[in-house]
Amino acid sequence: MGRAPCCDKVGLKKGRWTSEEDEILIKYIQVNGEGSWRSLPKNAGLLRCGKSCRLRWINYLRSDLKRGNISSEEEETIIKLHSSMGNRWSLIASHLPGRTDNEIKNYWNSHLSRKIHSFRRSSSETLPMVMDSSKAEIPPKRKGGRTSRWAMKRNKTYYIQKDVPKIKPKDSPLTPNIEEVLLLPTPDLEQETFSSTTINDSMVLDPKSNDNKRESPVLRSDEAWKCENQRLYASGEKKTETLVPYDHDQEGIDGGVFNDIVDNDLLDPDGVLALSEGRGGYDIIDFNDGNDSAFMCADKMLATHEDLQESGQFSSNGDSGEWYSCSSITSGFDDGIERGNEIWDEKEKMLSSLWESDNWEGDSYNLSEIDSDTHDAMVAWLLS
DNA sequence: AAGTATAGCAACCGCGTCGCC
DNA sequence: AGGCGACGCGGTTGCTATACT
Repeated sequence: MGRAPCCDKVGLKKGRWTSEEDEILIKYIQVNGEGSWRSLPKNAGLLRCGKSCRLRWINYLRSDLKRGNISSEEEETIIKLHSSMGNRWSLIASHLPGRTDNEIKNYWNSHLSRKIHSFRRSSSETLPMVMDSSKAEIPPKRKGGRTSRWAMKRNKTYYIQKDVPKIKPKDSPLTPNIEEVLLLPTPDLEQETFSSTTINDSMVLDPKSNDNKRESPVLRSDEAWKCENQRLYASGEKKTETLVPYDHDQEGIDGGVFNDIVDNDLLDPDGVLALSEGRGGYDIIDFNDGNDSAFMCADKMLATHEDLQESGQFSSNGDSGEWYSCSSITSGFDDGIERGNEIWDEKEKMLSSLWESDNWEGDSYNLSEIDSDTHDAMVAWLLS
């Protein structure tokens, strides 16, 4: 049985709002207030669906809306928040006074995603870590060949394929298995935002690269890392991470991953979540976009399918040279998706509370007694 | 100048969630 | 508990201005 339409659409007007309609809606809401959207059009004498009225009011007519271009500060905020929240437009909008979710969504789709896409394509050889998004090169307008909405259509390339067999925990994370693929939606396209804040500390640097001396280290294939799982941080510090198979009997997430993180000092000052032996809980997935695939371990990309040499939190699409971040994707086994969602939700909750007030009295997270260093590290991690 | 492709924005649509009964 | 309505969110579409040939 299908869901009943939100309103009787017979005889209702669609499309652009006229100034007269706007005026009617504004006057009605000024007198009666917001809400009761279903009955509003009838009461106000508008031949519109309630949803349409609500949308028009929220996105266009509200007096507290900020007009004009998105500022560079706002853009940076959007990038930052999007890197941690994904397409939670309303959540992102709540941090940008006067901006609506629709506006931010449109801005992302029309401006930022292309900037990042362009940046990615031009970075197939080396990937500068710090990017001033406001200076990102906007690709020249293409000539001929209508392929519009490419940015949005790209989303259709990815999908969750829940029914395929999952990679078993005992399988080598570096063993490609084309038949066992978990395709994901496109947070990858979004999470790689290249704001200095969001990327700096969690990227894997190329230990062999002289660029480590710069503020803009590069990502590169590294055989050594593959063997040792060694990370080199911006500070110059090296850490070896021992990745252990996920133990399904160890429900670390349900037990409160954040309390674990805080309790066990798993975050370094840079906000990098250190995995250590005995910390069960990483899932392996084969991340595949049709041309290339990569293997992830928890929130870390282990290796691409093509040559198994790419490592760190980013994986390159071999064909296009595009780089995908998968830092917040955790999925794979029987309960991998759910676990990933839990992480995501938890992360979001924490980030929101942090962002709002820096108030660390979140009892469920056992955060009330953490020191400022841990606080900063958590912020860095949540934004990574 | 005219035709066509593209970008950007406004609006629509379907679905999930929440609260009430 | 579950059915239903209302609301909110995110994805998608359609329209229009602009760029380009």
